[in-house]
Amino acid sequence: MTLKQLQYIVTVAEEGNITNAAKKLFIAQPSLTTAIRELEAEYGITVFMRSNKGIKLTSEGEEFLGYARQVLDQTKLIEERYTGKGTGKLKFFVSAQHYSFAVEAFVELLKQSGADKYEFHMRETQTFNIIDDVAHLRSEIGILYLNKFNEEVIRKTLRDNNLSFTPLFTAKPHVFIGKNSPLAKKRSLTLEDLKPYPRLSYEQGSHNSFYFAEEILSTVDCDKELIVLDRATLFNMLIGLNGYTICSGVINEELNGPNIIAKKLNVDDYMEIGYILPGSIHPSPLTSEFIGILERLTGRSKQHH
Amino acid sequence: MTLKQLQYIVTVAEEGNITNAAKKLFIAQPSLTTAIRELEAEYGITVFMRSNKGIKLTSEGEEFLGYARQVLDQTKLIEERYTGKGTGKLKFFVSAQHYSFAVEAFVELLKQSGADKYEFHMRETQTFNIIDDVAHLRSEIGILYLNKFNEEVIRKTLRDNNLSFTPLFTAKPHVFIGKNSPLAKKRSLTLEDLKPYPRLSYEQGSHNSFYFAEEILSTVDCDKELIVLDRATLFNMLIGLNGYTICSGVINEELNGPNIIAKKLNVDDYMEIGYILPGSIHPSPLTSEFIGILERLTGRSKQHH
DNA sequence: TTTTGTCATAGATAATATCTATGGTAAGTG
DNA sequence: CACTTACCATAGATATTATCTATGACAAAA
Repeated sequence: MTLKQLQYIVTVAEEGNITNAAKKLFIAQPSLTTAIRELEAEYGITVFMRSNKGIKLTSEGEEFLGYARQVLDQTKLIEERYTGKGTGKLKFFVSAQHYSFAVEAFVELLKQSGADKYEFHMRETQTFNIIDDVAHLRSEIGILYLNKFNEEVIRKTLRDNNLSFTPLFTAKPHVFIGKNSPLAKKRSLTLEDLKPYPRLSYEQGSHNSFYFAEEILSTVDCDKELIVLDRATLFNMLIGLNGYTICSGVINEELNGPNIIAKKLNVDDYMEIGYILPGSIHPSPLTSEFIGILERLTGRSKQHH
Repeated sequence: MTLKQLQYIVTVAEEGNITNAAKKLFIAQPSLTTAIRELEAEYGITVFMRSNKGIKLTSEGEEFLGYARQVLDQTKLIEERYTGKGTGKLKFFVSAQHYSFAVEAFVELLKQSGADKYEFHMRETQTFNIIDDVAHLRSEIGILYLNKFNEEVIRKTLRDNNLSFTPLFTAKPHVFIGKNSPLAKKRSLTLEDLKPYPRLSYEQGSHNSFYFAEEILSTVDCDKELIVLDRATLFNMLIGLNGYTICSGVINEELNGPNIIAKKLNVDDYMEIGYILPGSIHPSPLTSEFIGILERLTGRSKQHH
């Protein structure tokens, strides 16, 4: 098995035709034919049914393609990482839960980098994908929280995937509400206070939907549930529907606007927010810079409480 | 970049020495030297510091190795899948939450296969790893549940990873308790009934610890928490400590023994238990057989309720 | 029947991987 | 201080592999 063979097979499958695939790969058709035959012989499988009308993927071939694509996806990462440099395109990938401070840090990093050609990814996604992205090196860093409930589970998963966790700060749970919500008058809130209002959470399983909210707010406590994908939508609903959402309370006015406010929630819990890195890999300069910004921003945020 | 180069680099890093690595790889030392130099030249990186004393991994090299290992891990899957056949060793991998019916099906599949050389893996693990295993083809099938809370999140994750979900059956939540527990006298239980007793859950984030228990039993409801890794331990504690655990109620006497009993839990929730498969891959004969057994077993279990 | 479009095969050729032999260098050894 | 040993690097020869061109076989369309 060689990478070329895998690439050839995938291209042929995409084109559905050896002749065209050969053109696309800039090789002669017989070369492609033999390359594929050799791979098939090596594993004793038949990936394609050939006829003078063209080729057709077998079910065996379909399965093999699944494996082949997995390998090629990983090689693409190497190519992008080490030849992306060559094109002068600066690349950076973060996977994080929905924290405004993370977005802020991301934006600041981008400004600081001063690059004119770049490709930056801010992946606000669920815990599962954050860990998966960092474990498989699709992101160089991930941001998530631990609390007393998810800690054991998450730490074990991180160990299994050879990832390190570094705490940034500890936050007490806060409730985000609209400025004009009836709850805005109170100084701090209890779960009981929240009961009549709709609870907002991210479908993608951010902090509150994956662990946090489910811990603190049981089904018994919450009759009205709204699940969204987008932070802007979430904020709209906070305001328009007098909803609430439970977060770390790390709020930033410039980013969230003046219509959203945070209130302390009176429950016995905490969130330890930090970042995860692949254990075996030294952080890139850009990643180190990003960590620096995170530390600075969250150090500042801490003073808000 | 070729797979050979990646393999060479990894072997050299393991040996810490080009000469020995060459012996291990059954090639001459200069071949190895040039192979590595060419890869380094291709990406403009220095993986090893050379000296007449030996070699030393650079930090750049350490990073590269992370990527290289990811690729090779994937290729190993292909080798194992398609040359394992050659050794006549039958292989099968399941990732599942802690369900006795899944273990039962696994055991029956093994018996039915009648193979004298085999390698079967029953991975009872957390939701994260189940999805990850199947998505990256480390397992051919996964077993997990959906309920109204995790459904959106899980379905999105499955979509993202091109996995299909097929329901097996729907179960109402049950409580597992020891035969001699004070709760054993009641016909059915409420959350209130459970309050004084220790709640048991799996650390590895099976159904109850990842989604289920956290939904149904909030922190408010549970003062005593025991988290374990092993089903046998969990059952011991159910009996010894009058603990309880919330499950699908799919219990099997032969497997769990006569000391554990299931009671209906009076809450408005359900669990839809099913299996996940990679979208692009046709199930192997063994997988199809396993699905058949699952369907038969869970069809039978359903009649218990 | 002819043309066209498909994949397969054969033999030549170019590219490349690997080999053997040798060189350079530094550390250990009598 | 020579001498040996244990490294990795380089050069040139050789074996292997990849790819090419040319051609064949086959079936569907014109």
